[in-house]
Amino acid sequence: MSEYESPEWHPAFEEYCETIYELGEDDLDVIQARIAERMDVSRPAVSEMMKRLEVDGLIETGREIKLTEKGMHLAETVVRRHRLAECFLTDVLGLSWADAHQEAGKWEHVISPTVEKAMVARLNDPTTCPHGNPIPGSGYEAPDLIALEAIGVGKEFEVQRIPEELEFAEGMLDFLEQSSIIPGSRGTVTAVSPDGTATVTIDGNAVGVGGFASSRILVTAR
Amino acid sequence: MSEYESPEWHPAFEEYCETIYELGEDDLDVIQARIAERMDVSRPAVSEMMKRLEVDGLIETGREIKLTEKGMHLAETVVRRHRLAECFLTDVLGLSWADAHQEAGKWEHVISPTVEKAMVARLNDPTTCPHGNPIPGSGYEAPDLIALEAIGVGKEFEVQRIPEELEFAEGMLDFLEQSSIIPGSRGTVTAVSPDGTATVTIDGNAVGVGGFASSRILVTAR
DNA sequence: GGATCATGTTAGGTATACCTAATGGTCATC
DNA sequence: GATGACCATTAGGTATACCTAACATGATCC
Repeated sequence: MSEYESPEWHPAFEEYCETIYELGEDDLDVIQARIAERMDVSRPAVSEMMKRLEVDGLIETGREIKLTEKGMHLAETVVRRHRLAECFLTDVLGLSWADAHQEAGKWEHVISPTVEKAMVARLNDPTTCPHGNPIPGSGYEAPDLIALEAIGVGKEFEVQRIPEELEFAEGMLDFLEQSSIIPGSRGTVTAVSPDGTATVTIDGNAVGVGGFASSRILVTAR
Repeated sequence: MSEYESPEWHPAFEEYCETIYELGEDDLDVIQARIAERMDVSRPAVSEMMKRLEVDGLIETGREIKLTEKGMHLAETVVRRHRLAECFLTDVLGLSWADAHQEAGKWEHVISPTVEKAMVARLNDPTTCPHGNPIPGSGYEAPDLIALEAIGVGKEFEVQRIPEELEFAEGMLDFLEQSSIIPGSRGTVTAVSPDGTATVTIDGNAVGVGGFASSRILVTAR
């Protein structure tokens, strides 16, 4: 978290490094095809961009794409600002989860070190975003987490983290927020179907969570 | 202040309309040369851009450049967001005047209607930015203002407004803030030299304000 | 009335960040 | 060992928003 950020990387570079970082977080293959999918650009665009990122010393290419120290620093900065912005937008300005995520995608590129510091102070040094994803540089150590899918029928759990991958599924954040499947909520798994769909009871309401989500939502057993 | 902003104008269009609006506010000729100076771009760049703005129905060109209704709406939206952001950054995040101005130049392009509304509520419907410039759409009616230069030796005054033009002078905002020449401050003019330099006493301190600034800072007599 | 200045425009060029269509590679699998 | 799936790259092209150099125009001044 050095103070002086001399070459201010343009938004495109920031977006690519952020995506590479988050694909790693989500345990997906960090390859061009995955980047193209998540950023919704063509593969040639990614191919070209990877060359430029490598020339600028932000990544190393090989079987997988790896952030260099420089690239990691940029990625962490952007991800930190994104998640700080999410906290700020929900806590200080009262935005919904889904709105906050969308706005933060723009804010992450305009938050200066000065503003970042002021936000951290104002928010009392938060360690995770509202969806439970760690804020890089906050010193947060995640506890051992397991997928909701794997917790077992009849077990009680506490929601801990909605990984970034789910934030890209249309309408997912709204659904989860409205179903109270948010970090800190406690519930019980009442059924798990063969395709991974889990039925959970939270706040007295039963909700079905599809396999895609239930294999990714991270919880702790209670 | 319509709700739905369908074609989201890119930052460049927003910047140009904002500049045209503010040149008008500052009573300067709204011509390409002035725009080029204030935006620090070449005149051909402005010439080309004026064509595109006209094609898109944002301006009308003639002896002077005029914003169409559509262009005025865009300009007011951007200026409003800029000044709201300045309020927000100083009041909620504690930034300095000068820092707030600079950051707001980036924020103005990423503030959505939702966030704008939340900021207005949070700030209690402000009518001017920290430098005293009216926030478009807030319904603020400025009182009769005169230039500091013209107030007359020995007269008491209250600072009302630091026009946008002065915010472009390097170091000016820092100087004014440190000298307590900020809206709401009261002082006395102790001397005015032939070149317009005014010596004013505020908070017991005497400060010289050059002609460029003293002819632009707006005050009310007391 | 010619020089000068301010202003706007043309012409030609650049960097960024995309696109589609087509081509090359690698791998698993039958 | 051919087929297809998946992945990356090349080639060629576009829009945006700039740039410099050179030129055209109109007003002002002596």
